[in-house]
Amino acid sequence: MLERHEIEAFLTLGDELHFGRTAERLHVSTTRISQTVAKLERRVGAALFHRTSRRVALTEAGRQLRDELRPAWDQVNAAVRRVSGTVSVAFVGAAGGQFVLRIVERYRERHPAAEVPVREAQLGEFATWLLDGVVDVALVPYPIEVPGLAAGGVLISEARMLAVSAQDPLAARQAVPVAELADLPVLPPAATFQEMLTCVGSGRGVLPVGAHVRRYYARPDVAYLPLTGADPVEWGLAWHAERADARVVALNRVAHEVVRGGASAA
Amino acid sequence: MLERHEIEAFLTLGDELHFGRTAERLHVSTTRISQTVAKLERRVGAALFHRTSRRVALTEAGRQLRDELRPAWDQVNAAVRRVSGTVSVAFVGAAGGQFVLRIVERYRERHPAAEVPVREAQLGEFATWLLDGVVDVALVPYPIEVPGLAAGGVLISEARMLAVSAQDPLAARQAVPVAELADLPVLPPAATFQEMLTCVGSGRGVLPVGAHVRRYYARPDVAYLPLTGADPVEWGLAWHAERADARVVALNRVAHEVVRGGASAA
DNA sequence: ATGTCTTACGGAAGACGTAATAATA
DNA sequence: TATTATTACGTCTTCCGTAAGACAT
Repeated sequence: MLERHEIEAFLTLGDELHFGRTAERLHVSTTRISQTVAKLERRVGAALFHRTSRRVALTEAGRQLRDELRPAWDQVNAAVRRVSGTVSVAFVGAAGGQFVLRIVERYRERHPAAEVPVREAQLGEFATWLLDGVVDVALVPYPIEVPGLAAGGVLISEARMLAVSAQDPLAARQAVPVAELADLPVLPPAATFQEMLTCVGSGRGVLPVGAHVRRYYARPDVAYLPLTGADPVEWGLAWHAERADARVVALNRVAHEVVRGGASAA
Repeated sequence: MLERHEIEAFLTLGDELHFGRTAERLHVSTTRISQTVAKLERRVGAALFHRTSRRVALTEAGRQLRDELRPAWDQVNAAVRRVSGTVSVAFVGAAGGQFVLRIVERYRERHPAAEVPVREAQLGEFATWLLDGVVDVALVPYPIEVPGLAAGGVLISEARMLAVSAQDPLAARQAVPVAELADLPVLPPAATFQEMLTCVGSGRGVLPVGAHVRRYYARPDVAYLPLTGADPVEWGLAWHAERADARVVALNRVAHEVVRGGASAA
Protein backbone atom coordinates (compact mmCIF):
# COMPACT_ATOMS: atom_id res chain seq x y z
CA MET A 1 0.00 0.00 0.00
CA LEU A 2 2.31 2.74 1.25
CA GLU A 3 5.80 3.21 -0.14
CA ARG A 4 8.82 3.19 2.11
CA HIS A 5 9.67 6.83 1.50
CA GLU A 6 6.09 7.81 2.34
CA ILE A 7 6.14 5.92 5.61
CA GLU A 8 9.48 7.40 6.61
CA ALA A 9 8.53 10.93 5.62
CA PHE A 10 5.31 10.64 7.58
CA LEU A 11 6.85 9.15 10.71
CA THR A 12 9.77 11.56 10.73
CA LEU A 13 7.54 14.57 10.19
CA GLY A 14 5.34 13.25 12.97
CA ASP A 15 8.40 13.36 15.21
CA GLU A 16 9.88 16.66 14.12
CA LEU A 17 6.73 18.58 13.22
CA HIS A 18 8.98 20.62 10.94
CA PHE A 19 9.52 20.09 7.21
CA GLY A 20 13.07 21.44 7.19
CA ARG A 21 14.39 19.21 9.96
CA THR A 22 12.52 16.24 8.53
CA ALA A 23 14.14 16.78 5.16
CA GLU A 24 17.54 17.07 6.79
CA ARG A 25 17.16 13.85 8.75
CA LEU A 26 16.05 12.05 5.62
CA HIS A 27 18.71 13.67 3.40
CA VAL A 28 16.22 15.05 0.89
CA SER A 29 14.85 18.49 0.08
CA THR A 30 11.97 20.02 2.00
CA THR A 31 10.12 20.07 -1.29
CA ARG A 32 10.15 16.33 -1.37
CA ILE A 33 8.73 16.04 2.12
CA SER A 34 5.94 18.42 1.23
CA GLN A 35 5.02 16.55 -1.93
CA THR A 36 5.38 13.11 -0.39
CA VAL A 37 3.18 13.95 2.57
CA ALA A 38 0.61 15.58 0.30
CA LYS A 39 0.50 12.48 -1.85
CA LEU A 40 0.22 10.26 1.18
CA GLU A 41 -2.74 12.28 2.44
CA ARG A 42 -4.46 11.98 -0.94
CA ARG A 43 -3.86 8.27 -0.90
CA VAL A 44 -5.15 7.79 2.64
CA GLY A 45 -8.03 10.16 1.97
CA ALA A 46 -7.59 12.23 5.11
CA ALA A 47 -5.43 15.11 6.30
CA LEU A 48 -2.66 13.82 8.54
CA PHE A 49 -1.15 17.18 9.54
CA HIS A 50 -2.55 20.58 10.33
CA ARG A 51 -0.02 23.00 8.91
CA THR A 52 0.51 26.66 8.36
CA SER A 53 3.82 28.12 7.27
CA ARG A 54 4.42 28.59 10.96
CA ARG A 55 3.23 25.44 12.72
CA VAL A 56 2.86 21.76 11.97
CA ALA A 57 0.72 19.41 14.08
CA LEU A 58 -0.74 15.95 13.70
CA THR A 59 -4.45 15.67 13.06
CA GLU A 60 -6.49 13.06 14.89
CA ALA A 61 -6.15 10.69 11.93
CA GLY A 62 -2.43 11.44 11.79
CA ARG A 63 -1.98 10.65 15.45
CA GLN A 64 -3.84 7.39 15.03
CA LEU A 65 -1.80 6.40 12.01
CA ARG A 66 1.46 7.28 13.73
CA ASP A 67 0.58 5.30 16.85
CA GLU A 68 -0.21 2.20 14.83
CA LEU A 69 2.39 2.58 12.12
CA ARG A 70 5.46 3.31 14.21
CA PRO A 71 5.72 0.01 16.08
CA ALA A 72 4.83 -1.98 12.98
CA TRP A 73 7.43 -0.21 10.88
CA ASP A 74 10.05 -0.60 13.61
CA GLN A 75 9.39 -4.32 13.52
CA VAL A 76 9.83 -4.43 9.77
CA ASN A 77 13.20 -2.75 10.06
CA ALA A 78 14.26 -4.91 12.98
CA ALA A 79 13.49 -7.99 10.89
CA VAL A 80 15.73 -6.90 8.01
CA ARG A 81 18.47 -5.74 10.36
CA ARG A 82 18.47 -9.13 11.98
CA VAL A 83 18.62 -11.08 8.75
CA SER A 84 21.34 -8.83 7.33
CA GLY A 85 23.39 -9.22 10.51
CA THR A 86 23.40 -5.53 11.35
CA VAL A 87 24.50 -5.09 14.96
CA SER A 88 25.30 -1.95 16.92
CA VAL A 89 28.19 -2.23 19.34
CA ALA A 90 29.39 -0.08 22.22
CA PHE A 91 32.65 -0.25 24.10
CA VAL A 92 33.87 1.14 27.41
CA GLY A 93 37.29 2.71 27.57
CA ALA A 94 40.00 3.35 25.01
CA ALA A 95 41.43 -0.17 24.88
CA GLY A 96 37.93 -1.55 24.40
CA GLY A 97 37.61 0.60 21.33
CA GLN A 98 40.77 -0.86 19.78
CA PHE A 99 39.64 -4.37 20.47
CA VAL A 100 36.05 -3.87 19.32
CA LEU A 101 37.28 -2.49 16.04
CA ARG A 102 39.23 -5.68 15.39
CA ILE A 103 36.19 -7.80 16.20
CA VAL A 104 33.90 -5.75 14.01
CA GLU A 105 36.34 -5.86 11.13
CA ARG A 106 36.35 -9.64 11.21
CA TYR A 107 32.56 -9.75 11.61
CA ARG A 108 32.06 -7.51 8.59
CA GLU A 109 34.09 -9.87 6.44
CA ARG A 110 31.48 -12.55 7.05
CA HIS A 111 28.43 -10.30 6.79
CA PRO A 112 29.21 -7.98 3.90
CA ALA A 113 25.75 -6.38 3.91
CA ALA A 114 25.75 -5.76 7.65
CA GLU A 115 26.12 -2.28 9.01
CA VAL A 116 27.94 -2.35 12.33
CA PRO A 117 27.94 1.04 14.01
CA VAL A 118 30.35 1.35 16.94
CA ARG A 119 29.93 3.87 19.75
CA GLU A 120 31.74 4.62 22.97
CA ALA A 121 29.80 4.33 26.20
CA GLN A 122 30.81 5.59 29.62
CA LEU A 123 31.03 3.08 32.43
CA GLY A 124 27.82 4.32 33.98
CA GLU A 125 25.89 4.24 30.72
CA PHE A 126 26.34 0.89 29.08
CA ALA A 127 23.77 -1.02 31.13
CA THR A 128 21.07 1.49 30.27
CA TRP A 129 22.09 1.46 26.63
CA LEU A 130 21.77 -2.30 26.44
CA LEU A 131 18.49 -2.43 28.33
CA ASP A 132 16.98 0.37 26.26
CA GLY A 133 18.14 -1.06 22.96
CA VAL A 134 20.43 1.86 22.12
CA VAL A 135 23.03 -0.74 21.19
CA ASP A 136 22.80 -4.51 20.80
CA VAL A 137 26.14 -5.51 22.34
CA ALA A 138 28.80 -3.86 24.50
CA LEU A 139 32.36 -4.72 25.51
CA VAL A 140 32.46 -4.11 29.25
CA PRO A 141 34.42 -5.06 32.38
CA TYR A 142 33.20 -8.17 34.19
CA PRO A 143 31.46 -9.19 36.28
CA ILE A 144 28.14 -7.78 35.13
CA GLU A 145 25.84 -7.31 38.05
CA VAL A 146 22.89 -5.82 36.22
CA PRO A 147 19.84 -8.10 36.07
CA GLY A 148 18.56 -8.62 32.54
CA LEU A 149 22.02 -8.55 30.97
CA ALA A 150 23.82 -11.64 29.70
CA ALA A 151 27.59 -12.13 29.43
CA GLY A 152 29.41 -13.75 26.52
CA GLY A 153 32.45 -15.00 28.43
CA VAL A 154 35.82 -13.49 29.29
CA LEU A 155 37.70 -12.15 26.28
CA ILE A 156 40.46 -10.15 27.90
CA SER A 157 42.19 -10.61 31.22
CA GLU A 158 44.71 -8.07 32.39
CA ALA A 159 46.66 -7.36 35.55
CA ARG A 160 45.12 -4.98 38.02
CA MET A 161 47.15 -1.86 38.77
CA LEU A 162 46.74 1.10 41.04
CA ALA A 163 46.54 4.65 39.77
CA VAL A 164 48.01 7.12 42.26
CA SER A 165 48.92 10.78 42.10
CA ALA A 166 52.44 11.37 40.73
CA GLN A 167 53.03 13.58 43.79
CA ASP A 168 52.03 10.89 46.24
CA PRO A 169 54.87 9.13 48.15
CA LEU A 170 53.34 5.85 46.90
CA ALA A 171 54.40 6.75 43.39
CA ALA A 172 58.02 6.03 44.30
CA ARG A 173 57.30 2.39 45.19
CA GLN A 174 57.66 -0.60 42.86
CA ALA A 175 54.31 -2.16 43.71
CA VAL A 176 51.45 -2.12 46.20
CA PRO A 177 50.14 -5.28 47.85
CA VAL A 178 46.39 -5.57 47.45
CA ALA A 179 45.95 -5.79 51.22
CA GLU A 180 47.05 -2.18 51.54
CA LEU A 181 44.01 -0.99 49.54
CA ALA A 182 41.88 -1.06 52.63
CA ASP A 183 43.94 1.74 54.13
CA LEU A 184 43.95 3.93 51.02
CA PRO A 185 41.28 6.46 49.88
CA VAL A 186 39.77 4.58 46.92
CA LEU A 187 37.72 6.92 44.70
CA PRO A 188 34.00 6.25 44.17
CA PRO A 189 32.69 5.77 40.63
CA ALA A 190 32.10 8.93 38.60
CA ALA A 191 30.50 9.64 35.23
CA THR A 192 33.61 9.33 33.08
CA PHE A 193 36.96 7.66 33.49
CA GLN A 194 38.96 10.77 32.66
CA GLU A 195 37.12 12.55 35.45
CA MET A 196 38.25 9.92 37.92
CA LEU A 197 41.85 10.09 36.68
CA THR A 198 41.78 13.83 37.15
CA CYS A 199 40.80 13.27 40.76
CA VAL A 200 43.65 10.82 41.15
CA GLY A 201 46.06 13.32 39.61
CA SER A 202 44.97 16.02 42.04
CA GLY A 203 45.71 13.69 44.94
CA ARG A 204 42.15 13.10 46.12
CA GLY A 205 42.47 9.33 46.13
CA VAL A 206 43.69 6.21 44.38
CA LEU A 207 41.98 4.00 41.77
CA PRO A 208 42.42 0.33 40.86
CA VAL A 209 42.51 -0.01 37.05
CA GLY A 210 43.39 -2.52 34.35
CA ALA A 211 46.93 -2.72 32.99
CA HIS A 212 45.96 -1.25 29.59
CA VAL A 213 45.19 2.07 31.28
CA ARG A 214 48.92 2.62 31.78
CA ARG A 215 49.26 2.90 28.01
CA TYR A 216 46.01 4.48 26.92
CA TYR A 217 45.67 6.99 29.72
CA ALA A 218 49.28 8.01 30.35
CA ARG A 219 49.31 11.35 32.19
CA PRO A 220 52.09 13.32 33.88
CA ASP A 221 50.04 13.71 37.05
CA VAL A 222 49.25 10.01 37.49
CA ALA A 223 51.52 7.03 38.23
CA TYR A 224 50.54 3.37 37.84
CA LEU A 225 51.80 0.62 40.21
CA PRO A 226 51.21 -3.15 40.06
CA LEU A 227 48.64 -4.27 42.62
CA THR A 228 50.34 -7.46 43.72
CA GLY A 229 48.04 -10.29 44.69
CA ALA A 230 44.93 -8.75 43.18
CA ASP A 231 42.55 -10.60 40.87
CA PRO A 232 42.93 -9.69 37.21
CA VAL A 233 40.51 -7.33 35.44
CA GLU A 234 38.32 -9.24 32.98
CA TRP A 235 36.46 -7.95 29.94
CA GLY A 236 33.84 -9.47 27.72
CA LEU A 237 30.70 -8.82 25.72
CA ALA A 238 27.33 -8.16 27.28
CA TRP A 239 23.82 -7.92 25.83
CA HIS A 240 20.17 -7.75 26.71
CA ALA A 241 19.40 -11.31 27.79
CA GLU A 242 15.89 -11.45 26.35
CA ARG A 243 16.78 -9.91 23.02
CA ALA A 244 19.66 -12.33 22.43
CA ASP A 245 19.86 -12.95 18.77
CA ALA A 246 21.69 -14.89 16.07
CA ARG A 247 23.64 -11.70 15.41
CA VAL A 248 24.94 -11.28 18.96
CA VAL A 249 25.97 -14.90 19.28
CA ALA A 250 27.72 -14.58 15.94
CA LEU A 251 29.51 -11.46 17.09
CA ASN A 252 30.46 -13.12 20.35
CA ARG A 253 31.83 -16.12 18.50
CA VAL A 254 33.88 -13.85 16.28
CA ALA A 255 35.18 -12.04 19.35
CA HIS A 256 36.41 -15.29 20.90
CA GLU A 257 38.00 -16.28 17.60
CA VAL A 258 39.86 -13.00 17.51
CA VAL A 259 41.13 -13.65 21.03
CA ARG A 260 42.25 -17.19 20.29
CA GLY A 261 43.84 -15.99 17.08
CA GLY A 262 46.55 -14.34 19.17
CA ALA A 263 44.93 -11.02 19.92
CA SER A 264 45.41 -10.19 23.56
CA ALA A 265 44.67 -7.31 25.85
CA ALA A 266 46.72 -4.16 25.46
CA MET B 1 15.29 0.08 4.34
CA LEU B 2 13.28 -2.24 2.12
CA GLU B 3 10.90 -0.92 -0.52
CA ARG B 4 7.26 -1.89 -0.55
CA HIS B 5 7.50 -3.82 -3.81
CA GLU B 6 10.47 -5.76 -2.47
CA ILE B 7 8.63 -6.75 0.68
CA GLU B 8 5.55 -7.82 -1.25
CA ALA B 9 7.51 -9.73 -3.85
CA PHE B 10 9.45 -11.53 -1.13
CA LEU B 11 6.44 -12.41 1.01
CA THR B 12 4.33 -13.52 -1.93
CA LEU B 13 7.12 -15.63 -3.38
CA GLY B 14 7.59 -17.11 0.07
CA ASP B 15 3.94 -18.16 -0.08
CA GLU B 16 3.76 -19.37 -3.63
CA LEU B 17 7.30 -20.66 -4.13
CA HIS B 18 6.71 -20.04 -7.82
CA PHE B 19 7.74 -16.94 -9.79
CA GLY B 20 4.90 -17.17 -12.29
CA ARG B 21 2.10 -17.34 -9.75
CA THR B 22 3.77 -14.66 -7.65
CA ALA B 23 3.91 -12.34 -10.66
CA GLU B 24 0.28 -13.03 -11.40
CA ARG B 25 -0.88 -12.28 -7.86
CA LEU B 26 1.10 -9.04 -7.89
CA HIS B 27 0.05 -8.08 -11.43
CA VAL B 28 3.60 -7.75 -12.72
CA SER B 29 5.82 -9.81 -15.00
CA THR B 30 7.84 -12.77 -13.74
CA THR B 31 10.91 -10.84 -14.86
CA ARG B 32 10.17 -8.21 -12.28
CA ILE B 33 9.86 -10.75 -9.49
CA SER B 34 13.17 -12.28 -10.45
CA GLN B 35 14.99 -8.95 -10.52
CA THR B 36 13.32 -7.61 -7.40
CA VAL B 37 14.15 -10.70 -5.37
CA ALA B 38 17.71 -10.71 -6.67
CA LYS B 39 18.14 -7.08 -5.65
CA LEU B 40 16.64 -7.76 -2.25
CA GLU B 41 19.08 -10.59 -1.70
CA ARG B 42 22.01 -8.36 -2.64
CA ARG B 43 20.74 -5.72 -0.26
CA VAL B 44 20.25 -8.14 2.61
CA GLY B 45 23.52 -9.85 1.83
CA ALA B 46 22.18 -13.38 1.97
CA ALA B 47 20.33 -15.78 -0.33
CA LEU B 48 16.65 -15.93 0.63
CA PHE B 49 15.57 -18.65 -1.80
CA HIS B 50 17.13 -21.81 -3.14
CA ARG B 51 16.01 -21.98 -6.73
CA THR B 52 16.51 -23.99 -9.84
CA SER B 53 14.32 -23.56 -12.92
CA ARG B 54 12.27 -26.36 -11.43
CA ARG B 55 11.95 -25.69 -7.72
CA VAL B 56 11.88 -22.71 -5.38
CA ALA B 57 12.38 -23.01 -1.61
CA LEU B 58 13.15 -20.65 1.22
CA THR B 59 16.64 -20.71 2.69
CA GLU B 60 17.12 -20.60 6.43
CA ALA B 61 17.63 -16.83 6.26
CA GLY B 62 14.58 -16.53 4.04
CA ARG B 63 12.44 -18.47 6.48
CA GLN B 64 13.61 -16.29 9.32
CA LEU B 65 12.93 -13.10 7.42
CA ARG B 66 9.50 -14.28 6.37
CA ASP B 67 8.51 -15.28 9.89
CA GLU B 68 9.47 -11.88 11.26
CA LEU B 69 8.45 -9.74 8.33
CA ARG B 70 4.99 -11.12 7.66
CA PRO B 71 3.29 -10.10 10.91
CA ALA B 72 5.02 -6.72 10.93
CA TRP B 73 4.00 -5.98 7.37
CA ASP B 74 0.43 -7.11 8.04
CA GLN B 75 0.33 -4.60 10.88
CA VAL B 76 1.57 -1.83 8.63
CA ASN B 77 -1.19 -2.53 6.15
CA ALA B 78 -3.82 -2.87 8.85
CA ALA B 79 -2.85 0.56 10.17
CA VAL B 80 -3.25 2.09 6.73
CA ARG B 81 -6.54 0.35 6.10
CA ARG B 82 -7.90 1.58 9.41
CA VAL B 83 -6.99 5.21 8.85
CA SER B 84 -8.27 5.18 5.28
CA GLY B 85 -11.57 3.67 6.41
CA THR B 86 -11.24 0.53 4.31
CA VAL B 87 -13.80 -2.03 5.53
CA SER B 88 -14.85 -5.35 4.11
CA VAL B 89 -18.53 -6.18 4.40
CA ALA B 90 -20.53 -9.37 4.01
CA PHE B 91 -24.27 -9.83 3.76
CA VAL B 92 -26.62 -12.77 4.13
CA GLY B 93 -29.42 -13.20 1.64
CA ALA B 94 -30.51 -11.30 -1.44
CA ALA B 95 -32.30 -8.43 0.32
CA GLY B 96 -29.27 -7.92 2.54
CA GLY B 97 -27.18 -7.40 -0.58
CA GLN B 98 -29.48 -4.63 -1.82
CA PHE B 99 -29.40 -2.91 1.53
CA VAL B 100 -25.65 -3.30 2.10
CA LEU B 101 -24.99 -1.75 -1.27
CA ARG B 102 -26.96 1.36 -0.27
CA ILE B 103 -25.04 1.61 3.01
CA VAL B 104 -21.68 1.16 1.34
CA GLU B 105 -22.52 3.76 -1.28
CA ARG B 106 -23.22 6.34 1.41
CA TYR B 107 -20.13 5.30 3.36
CA ARG B 108 -17.91 5.69 0.31
CA GLU B 109 -19.12 9.25 -0.15
CA ARG B 110 -17.59 10.13 3.21
CA HIS B 111 -14.42 8.05 2.84
CA PRO B 112 -13.38 8.60 -0.76
CA ALA B 113 -10.10 6.75 -0.33
CA ALA B 114 -11.68 3.73 1.34
CA GLU B 115 -11.98 0.47 -0.50
CA VAL B 116 -15.11 -1.36 0.63
CA PRO B 117 -15.28 -4.86 -0.79
CA VAL B 118 -18.69 -6.55 -0.39
CA ARG B 119 -19.19 -10.31 -0.39
CA GLU B 120 -22.12 -12.63 0.12
CA ALA B 121 -21.98 -15.07 2.99
CA GLN B 122 -24.20 -18.05 3.61
CA LEU B 123 -26.14 -18.18 6.87
CA GLY B 124 -23.83 -20.80 8.31
CA GLU B 125 -20.66 -18.97 7.35
CA PHE B 126 -20.88 -15.40 8.56
CA ALA B 127 -19.92 -16.06 12.17
CA THR B 128 -16.72 -17.83 11.12
CA TRP B 129 -15.94 -15.09 8.64
CA LEU B 130 -16.23 -12.41 11.28
CA LEU B 131 -14.26 -14.34 13.88
CA ASP B 132 -11.51 -15.21 11.41
CA GLY B 133 -11.23 -11.69 10.04
CA VAL B 134 -12.34 -12.66 6.52
CA VAL B 135 -14.63 -9.62 6.67
CA ASP B 136 -14.91 -6.80 9.18
CA VAL B 137 -18.70 -6.41 9.28
CA ALA B 138 -21.72 -8.43 8.19
CA LEU B 139 -25.43 -7.74 7.82
CA VAL B 140 -27.14 -10.70 9.47
CA PRO B 141 -30.46 -11.73 11.05
CA TYR B 142 -30.78 -11.08 14.77
CA PRO B 143 -30.40 -12.19 17.44
CA ILE B 144 -26.73 -13.11 17.26
CA GLU B 145 -26.00 -15.95 19.59
CA VAL B 146 -22.31 -16.41 18.81
CA PRO B 147 -19.98 -15.40 21.67
CA GLY B 148 -17.33 -12.91 20.55
CA LEU B 149 -19.59 -11.11 18.11
CA ALA B 150 -21.11 -7.69 18.76
CA ALA B 151 -24.36 -6.32 17.30
CA GLY B 152 -24.89 -2.82 15.97
CA GLY B 153 -28.65 -2.56 16.62
CA VAL B 154 -31.71 -3.44 14.57
CA LEU B 155 -31.72 -1.89 11.10
CA ILE B 156 -34.54 -3.77 9.39
CA SER B 157 -37.64 -5.31 10.85
CA GLU B 158 -39.98 -7.31 8.65
CA ALA B 159 -43.01 -9.49 9.11
CA ARG B 160 -42.43 -13.16 9.51
CA MET B 161 -44.04 -15.38 6.88
CA LEU B 162 -44.26 -19.07 6.30
CA ALA B 163 -42.93 -20.73 3.17
CA VAL B 164 -44.93 -23.81 2.22
CA SER B 165 -45.09 -26.04 -0.81
CA ALA B 166 -47.41 -24.72 -3.52
CA GLN B 167 -48.98 -28.20 -3.60
CA ASP B 168 -49.72 -28.23 0.11
CA PRO B 169 -53.36 -27.66 1.18
CA LEU B 170 -51.99 -24.88 3.43
CA ALA B 171 -51.14 -22.87 0.33
CA ALA B 172 -54.81 -22.17 -0.22
CA ARG B 173 -55.19 -20.40 3.13
CA GLN B 174 -54.91 -16.64 3.72
CA ALA B 175 -52.68 -16.90 6.77
CA VAL B 176 -51.31 -19.25 9.39
CA PRO B 177 -51.46 -18.47 13.13
CA VAL B 178 -48.07 -18.86 14.71
CA ALA B 179 -49.48 -21.38 17.22
CA GLU B 180 -49.96 -23.86 14.40
CA LEU B 181 -46.23 -24.02 13.76
CA ALA B 182 -45.81 -26.56 16.51
CA ASP B 183 -47.84 -29.06 14.49
CA LEU B 184 -46.03 -28.47 11.19
CA PRO B 185 -42.76 -30.07 9.96
CA VAL B 186 -40.37 -27.10 10.26
CA LEU B 187 -37.18 -27.69 8.26
CA PRO B 188 -33.82 -27.70 10.05
CA PRO B 189 -31.07 -25.26 8.95
CA ALA B 190 -29.09 -26.22 5.86
CA ALA B 191 -26.00 -24.81 4.15
CA THR B 192 -27.78 -22.41 1.77
CA PHE B 193 -31.15 -20.77 1.71
CA GLN B 194 -31.99 -21.92 -1.81
CA GLU B 195 -31.41 -25.46 -0.67
CA MET B 196 -33.96 -25.07 2.08
CA LEU B 197 -36.49 -23.51 -0.30
CA THR B 198 -36.04 -26.45 -2.62
CA CYS B 199 -36.94 -28.73 0.25
CA VAL B 200 -40.03 -26.64 0.92
CA GLY B 201 -41.00 -26.77 -2.74
CA SER B 202 -40.73 -30.55 -2.75
CA GLY B 203 -43.12 -30.74 0.19
CA ARG B 204 -40.65 -31.94 2.81
CA GLY B 205 -41.56 -29.24 5.31
CA VAL B 206 -42.32 -25.60 5.96
CA LEU B 207 -39.99 -22.69 6.76
CA PRO B 208 -40.55 -19.41 8.61
CA VAL B 209 -38.91 -16.58 6.64
CA GLY B 210 -38.82 -12.78 6.47
CA ALA B 211 -41.29 -10.92 4.29
CA HIS B 212 -38.64 -9.87 1.77
CA VAL B 213 -38.20 -13.50 0.75
CA ARG B 214 -41.57 -13.36 -1.00
CA ARG B 215 -40.08 -10.91 -3.46
CA TYR B 216 -36.49 -12.03 -3.76
CA TYR B 217 -37.09 -15.76 -3.77
CA ALA B 218 -40.36 -16.05 -5.70
CA ARG B 219 -40.70 -19.62 -7.00
CA PRO B 220 -43.59 -21.49 -8.63
CA ASP B 221 -43.21 -24.40 -6.21
CA VAL B 222 -43.34 -22.29 -3.02
CA ALA B 223 -46.15 -20.20 -1.53
CA TYR B 224 -45.72 -17.61 1.24
CA LEU B 225 -48.37 -16.99 3.94
CA PRO B 226 -48.43 -14.42 6.74
CA LEU B 227 -47.55 -15.97 10.09
CA THR B 228 -50.07 -14.12 12.22
CA GLY B 229 -48.97 -13.33 15.75
CA ALA B 230 -45.29 -14.08 15.13
CA ASP B 231 -42.45 -11.79 16.17
CA PRO B 232 -40.92 -9.85 13.29
CA VAL B 233 -37.61 -10.85 11.69
CA GLU B 234 -34.87 -8.35 12.59
CA TRP B 235 -31.63 -7.60 10.78
CA GLY B 236 -28.58 -5.60 11.74
CA LEU B 237 -24.81 -5.40 11.52
CA ALA B 238 -22.45 -7.69 13.42
CA TRP B 239 -18.69 -7.63 13.95
CA HIS B 240 -15.87 -9.16 15.95
CA ALA B 241 -16.32 -7.59 19.38
CA GLU B 242 -12.63 -7.28 20.19
CA ARG B 243 -11.60 -5.88 16.84
CA ALA B 244 -14.25 -3.16 16.94
CA ASP B 245 -12.86 -0.17 15.22
CA ALA B 246 -13.58 3.41 14.24
CA ARG B 247 -14.41 2.09 10.78
CA VAL B 248 -17.08 -0.35 11.91
CA VAL B 249 -18.79 2.17 14.19
CA ALA B 250 -18.70 4.63 11.32
CA LEU B 251 -20.25 2.08 8.99
CA ASN B 252 -22.87 1.20 11.58
CA ARG B 253 -23.74 4.86 12.03
CA VAL B 254 -24.11 5.26 8.29
CA ALA B 255 -26.35 2.19 8.20
CA HIS B 256 -28.67 3.66 10.81
CA GLU B 257 -28.72 6.96 8.93
CA VAL B 258 -29.72 5.16 5.77
CA VAL B 259 -32.57 3.48 7.67
CA ARG B 260 -33.80 6.72 9.24
CA GLY B 261 -33.49 8.43 5.88
CA GLY B 262 -36.54 6.49 4.71
CA ALA B 263 -34.91 3.31 3.53
CA SER B 264 -36.87 0.36 4.82
CA ALA B 265 -36.82 -3.38 4.47
CA ALA B 266 -37.85 -4.87 1.17
C1' DA C 1 10.95 -30.72 -25.64
C1' DT C 2 8.68 -28.03 -22.36
C1' DG C 3 8.12 -25.44 -18.49
C1' DT C 4 10.60 -22.14 -15.56
C1' DC C 5 13.90 -18.80 -13.99
C1' DT C 6 17.38 -15.19 -15.61
C1' DT C 7 19.71 -11.66 -18.61
C1' DA C 8 19.49 -7.74 -22.10
C1' DC C 9 17.56 -3.67 -23.44
C1' DG C 10 14.36 0.21 -24.57
C1' DG C 11 10.46 2.99 -22.70
C1' DA C 12 7.66 5.26 -19.12
C1' DA C 13 6.62 6.58 -14.46
C1' DG C 14 7.74 9.20 -10.78
C1' DA C 15 11.20 10.60 -7.24
C1' DC C 16 14.15 14.38 -6.76
C1' DG C 17 16.19 19.17 -6.66
C1' DT C 18 16.25 24.29 -7.97
C1' DA C 19 13.83 28.33 -8.28
C1' DA C 20 9.90 31.03 -7.76
C1' DT C 21 5.47 31.84 -4.94
C1' DA C 22 2.32 32.03 -0.96
C1' DA C 23 1.40 32.46 3.70
C1' DT C 24 2.12 33.33 8.67
C1' DA C 25 4.02 35.82 12.67
C1' DT D 1 10.39 41.23 6.92
C1' DA D 2 11.90 36.72 7.94
C1' DT D 3 10.85 32.15 8.21
C1' DT D 4 8.59 28.23 6.39
C1' DA D 5 5.49 25.54 3.50
C1' DT D 6 3.85 24.97 -1.41
C1' DT D 7 3.82 25.10 -6.57
C1' DA D 8 6.21 24.76 -11.20
C1' DC D 9 9.24 22.50 -13.96
C1' DG D 10 13.19 19.98 -15.80
C1' DT D 11 16.40 16.03 -14.81
C1' DC D 12 17.46 11.52 -13.87
C1' DT D 13 16.97 7.35 -11.46
C1' DT D 14 14.72 3.04 -11.60
C1' DC D 15 10.78 0.40 -12.15
C1' DC D 16 8.78 -2.26 -15.68
C1' DG D 17 7.63 -5.25 -19.75
C1' DT D 18 9.12 -7.71 -24.16
C1' DA D 19 12.17 -10.76 -26.15
C1' DA D 20 15.90 -13.80 -26.06
C1' DG D 21 18.82 -17.00 -23.31
C1' DA D 22 19.99 -20.66 -19.81
C1' DC D 23 18.72 -24.48 -17.15
C1' DA D 24 16.38 -28.55 -15.32
C1' DT D 25 13.27 -32.38 -16.02
